[in-house]
Amino acid sequence: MIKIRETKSGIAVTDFGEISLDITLDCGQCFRWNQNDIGDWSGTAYERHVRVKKTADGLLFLNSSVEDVKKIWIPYFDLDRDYFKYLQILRADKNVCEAIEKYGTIRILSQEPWETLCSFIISACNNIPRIKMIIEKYCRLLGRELDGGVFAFPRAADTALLSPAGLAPIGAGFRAPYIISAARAVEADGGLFDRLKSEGETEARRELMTFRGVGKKVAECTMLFSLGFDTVFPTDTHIIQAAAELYPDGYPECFSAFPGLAQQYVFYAHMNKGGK
DNA sequence: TGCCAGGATGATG
DNA sequence: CATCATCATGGC
Repeated sequence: MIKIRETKSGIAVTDFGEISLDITLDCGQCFRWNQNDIGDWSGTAYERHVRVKKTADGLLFLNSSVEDVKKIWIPYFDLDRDYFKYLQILRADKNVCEAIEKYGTIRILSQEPWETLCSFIISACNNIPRIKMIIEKYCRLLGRELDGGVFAFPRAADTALLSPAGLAPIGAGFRAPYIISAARAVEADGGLFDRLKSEGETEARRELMTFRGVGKKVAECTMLFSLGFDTVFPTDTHIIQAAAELYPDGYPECFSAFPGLAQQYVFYAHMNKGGK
């Protein structure tokens, strides 16, 4: 059972299992986290800015309120789920087992659906540093200011009012009209994401792919990282290539316990074996 | 200048 | 349904 303890400098969370912040926040599932020079992480989600670190004895430390830890950060970091159980199952595969040992526990984050959809639209044919830069500019242009100089992810409703020219300063290029049309669709259908969550994987994927600029990969990343679809194995080119080399005859059976988590380790397992 | 980046799209077999 | 050319931006 997760425990929360209030200290004078923040909140300490214990008994949640494990998490490696370094790999969880840097594996490409999120774009609004940065590490400082002593290795602590700070990031923004759900209109909250927070600093997070692991203590030497494995506690998760957040400078936040008890309420936010309960309502936002425990669900966000997926701390309620028994990763020990899933990782035990995934360890049946040798490659993944080695990756777990080397890189630690990845948590599949539970992010805001609009932010996730929009971020992965921006990610199309792009590289991670620039994706992060575009998103940062977007937040500064249109997001609500939280602390000094820290901005929340812009709301779909505010984005829907813009023209592609109005979005030009963020440098999203040909993706700008996709962002705006997606924002308008999300704004026009307030129940969209809740409905997608209740649908089956195939139908949710199909519906997301009706948006311009949203293909299979963007749809699946949105589903896995914000809509609770643990079963998707996003068709990320790097992961697919890694999988083709490590598993030419198909994925191991154990992956089916948590495909969305397994696919992240496939990437690192490939890298661990000298892959690009 | 040329090439690439954690795709999308539409047209073909 | 698998493949393939084409699209299109900014950074290096």
